[in-house]
Amino acid sequence: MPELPEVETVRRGLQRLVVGRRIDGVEVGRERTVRRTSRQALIDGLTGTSLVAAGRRGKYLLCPLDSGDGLMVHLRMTGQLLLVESGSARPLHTHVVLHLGDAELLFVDSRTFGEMVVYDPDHVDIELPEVARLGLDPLVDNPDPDQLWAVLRRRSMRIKPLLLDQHVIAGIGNIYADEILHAARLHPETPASSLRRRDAVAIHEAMGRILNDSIRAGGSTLSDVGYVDMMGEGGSYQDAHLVYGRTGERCPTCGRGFIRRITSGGRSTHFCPVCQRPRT
DNA sequence: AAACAAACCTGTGCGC
DNA sequence: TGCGCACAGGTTTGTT
Repeated sequence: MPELPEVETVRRGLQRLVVGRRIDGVEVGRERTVRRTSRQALIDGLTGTSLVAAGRRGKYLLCPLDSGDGLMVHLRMTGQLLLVESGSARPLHTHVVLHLGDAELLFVDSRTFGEMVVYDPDHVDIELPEVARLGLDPLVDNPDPDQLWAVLRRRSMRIKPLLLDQHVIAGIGNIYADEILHAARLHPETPASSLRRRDAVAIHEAMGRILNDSIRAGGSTLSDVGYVDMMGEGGSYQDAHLVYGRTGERCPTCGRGFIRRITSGGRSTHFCPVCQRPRT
């Protein structure tokens, strides 16, 4: 569910509402949420500390603690961080509770793919190997069009699965990959090795604009489960989606094609067959 | 290297 | 109303 704009919205919530507040108690319900280490490791690592800052790389929240350790949170498909008043009713699937004086930070996650871990920042490459190998973050690293072109063109994969590869670009998920490729007028199965410089420029422009617009809108909240920010509020960027979830609708860009849905790299993929015509 | 399937879980929406 | 099935925003692992 949450991709870069949604994770960034949560990061801003942590920065504004949780950084600097002492964690005076930790409860871990579901052990699976802390499977990388253990229930006791999370409790011992967080109790008595506070977040010094709230960082993000790709879809990973990385928060330095005043103990010198760091807290990593990944929401995966259905994870949510919610700030509530102490003593509030716990939503179904609340797996971790951080007590912050008169408030509580809840980690709620129905599918339990998400995780939390306290790590040693000096050993990220061992404790969080996938974070150490993350690719360029469109906002944190702010790559220029030529850097982007360089990392994309040296692969022969199709562009859609490549955009989803977190080791290449970090933070793009299934919704924004489709929206970015539509804005750049590229068919999702275009081989990356065939990209021209002007394609990279188009992807670069679309990526920056779409991700920033979405952050401004508080992210995308789809009708079903629904991503929400720390205060439980949904975003509104789904209203600006041009292709994702619009199968069969007339293309709002060219007005001639009808949005098609295919499977690419095992993921549902939406595009306009007219303005994203495959190249030969 | 790249494509594909399956796995991890739970919930929802749809056709019948 | 109920049942079964397809499908879901992420990522890893194993197999061709």
